[in-house]
Amino acid sequence: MQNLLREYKASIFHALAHPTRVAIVEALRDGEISARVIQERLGVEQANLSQHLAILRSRQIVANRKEGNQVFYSLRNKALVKVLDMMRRYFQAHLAEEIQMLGEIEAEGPARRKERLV
Amino acid sequence: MQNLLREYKASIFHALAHPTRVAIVEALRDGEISARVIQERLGVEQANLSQHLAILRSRQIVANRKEGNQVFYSLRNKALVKVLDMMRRYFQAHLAEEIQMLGEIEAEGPARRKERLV
DNA sequence: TGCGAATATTCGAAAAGTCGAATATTCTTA
DNA sequence: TAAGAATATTCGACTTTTCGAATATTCGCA
Repeated sequence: MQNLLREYKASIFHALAHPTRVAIVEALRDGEISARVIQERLGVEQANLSQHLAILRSRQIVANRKEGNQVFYSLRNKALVKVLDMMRRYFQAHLAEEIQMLGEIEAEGPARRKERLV
Repeated sequence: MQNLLREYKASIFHALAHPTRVAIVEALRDGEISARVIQERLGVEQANLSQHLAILRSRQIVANRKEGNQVFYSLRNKALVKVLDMMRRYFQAHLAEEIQMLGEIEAEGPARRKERLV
């Protein structure tokens, strides 16, 4: 049973383990938008976006609502947004570490640079 | 730069997108342990565990410390633990939903069962 | 020094993931 | 009903991941 849960967790992680799918989730953070808008915002092929959306759907990460000709997508659980926000901090910590290791710290200091970057 | 950040996030998710690696990170939750102990606890092949550890190492998720004959692994960044905690809440919410959908709720009620599982 | 334990790496085969092109489906509107 | 827009699915090529077997490395100790 522990294994089943781990497989479930891994499958969710797997669903998010692609830059395009991360971008989709981020695009949905402020509410539902249509597939068309997502596509324009991300600048990917229509078929490709649809494939990624299918993966997110199959993992129950997004919900979709048909309205006329278009399909609106939304996040099923907002906790994911917090996870992504948290990961940004995680990323920043790592960046800071790596910048330090590279000895690339100059007058400006690392804190402000980080803020500009991320 | 936005893309870089997304790729980074995806790469972290990717590193966790395997049941064995989820199990490894969970095993390290309470402090460092040796590769041998991880292997025994998970019951996987030695080579396979080493490969998964290499992936976690390459993503900077774990640190390793050599002591004599053995290698002790630990989580590198506590922020990741918070990320995982948040994900756990996500899993609980979803699991509850799915269990409900499966109609598997019996006398005990879902809340207590969830706690035991997750 | 040489053996055995703990861990890592390499290799090749099988499985899974990703992409764009082509095609299908579903809806709106003329 | 036909055309066109929005979205989904299928297909085949390509790349990546995963595994166990075999082998290498590193260390402690007799």
